[in-house]
Amino acid sequence: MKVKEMNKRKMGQRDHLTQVLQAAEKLFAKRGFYPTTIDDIAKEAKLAKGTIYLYFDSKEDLFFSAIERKLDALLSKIEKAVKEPGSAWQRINTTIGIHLKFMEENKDFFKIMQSFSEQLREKLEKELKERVVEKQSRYIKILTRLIQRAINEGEVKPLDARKLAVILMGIVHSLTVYWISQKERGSLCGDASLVQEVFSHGVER
Amino acid sequence: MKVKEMNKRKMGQRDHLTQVLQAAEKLFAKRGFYPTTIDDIAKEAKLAKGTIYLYFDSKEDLFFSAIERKLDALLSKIEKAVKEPGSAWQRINTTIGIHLKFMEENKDFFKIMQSFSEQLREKLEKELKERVVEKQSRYIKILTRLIQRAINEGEVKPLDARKLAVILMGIVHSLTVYWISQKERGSLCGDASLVQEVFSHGVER
DNA sequence: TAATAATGACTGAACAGTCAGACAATTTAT
DNA sequence: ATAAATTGTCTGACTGTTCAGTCATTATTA
Repeated sequence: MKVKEMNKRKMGQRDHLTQVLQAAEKLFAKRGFYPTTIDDIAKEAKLAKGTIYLYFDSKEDLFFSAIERKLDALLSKIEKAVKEPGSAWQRINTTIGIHLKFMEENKDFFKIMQSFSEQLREKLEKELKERVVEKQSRYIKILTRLIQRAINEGEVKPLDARKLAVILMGIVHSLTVYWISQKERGSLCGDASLVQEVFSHGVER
Repeated sequence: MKVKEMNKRKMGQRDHLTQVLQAAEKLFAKRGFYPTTIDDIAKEAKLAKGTIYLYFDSKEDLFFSAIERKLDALLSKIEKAVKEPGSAWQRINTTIGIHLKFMEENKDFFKIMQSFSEQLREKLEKELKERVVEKQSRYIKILTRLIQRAINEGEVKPLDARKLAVILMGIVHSLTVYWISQKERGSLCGDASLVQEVFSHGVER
């Protein structure tokens, strides 16, 4: 729908929706799912609690929607980059770079994702969880496919492509955690070359 | 104190303490901190709720105590192994092996540790958190020192030792998560050689 | 003025933590 | 050896609070 066609009402609604999602992202990132209350989010979004329930069915729904919004953004960046020409190996490196940059720009999102794995266990509604899990695994699949291709092209040793994808994600993830624990000192993107060096050639002399 | 010297009372107390800690470990691992209730834990431990409060000040105290108990066990294994003779590089590999074996044998503990990072944010009592954080960082420090020595001995490229330790932990961690997500199919210990291969020589042909 | 959007006081359920009393082990007195 | 007193342990009903979700009322705008 074009913006011009929208009347004030619909504009207002869209604003409120983003206000809520942004407030949710911020607070869920800071405190995690359970200690964050809907009242907190309403206050942060400068809306009444009831209004939030016009847009979301439940606290869970809001939580997963906030995650989904950002995960979509990351995925579309990655999927676009993967379509660009280049060797499988080059594209793997591009993906790492995009990932680190995204995390640097969206550390709140990253913190939520961490707390998401906590929520994965039980108790929360299945359908909502699966929406997010599906998207997470799409990411790992893209990476696995790239690595498999790199193996086929002889650029990478013939190891288990999926496990290599998991390892690569693990490296990127742990450096992000470290960067956040250091209060975001220095540049996370700057570590892209370290990741590439270690992942491709290892640490041994 | 020798067992013979203990009267029935003290024996009973010791049993109850372990019952509670084991029940806590199991349930916190399954559901995470917030959705697990003290009533659940009491039921699992076959004790009344009040009894738990004889041994622990609060739910948080119990949570952190359960973590600490296992973290101590892991740390002492690692610290003992590091004292053995051998090159820095050999000892790094030993550490990885011990770590993976421990995780395979204590997946509940691992799940709690994951949820611990979630609890790290805020709201929980500082003093309790710090007990655990201190022990976690002792582990990273051991690894960093080993890697630094390997660098000095010319076995490893002169990169940032701490970041390499973080990367190594990240690899081990991510493979553990993957193994658990695969419902513990296959052997996690078996991946030790993969970790060594990738970390020391990289994936490139 | 009719329709839609927003509000926030209210409700009911869940749950951490308490405490007065029950019970069992141990010690002391007879 | 036995009973009585003391000590230490356990119990679970109860309390106060927190909070997700509701809904009757009010505000906005087409």
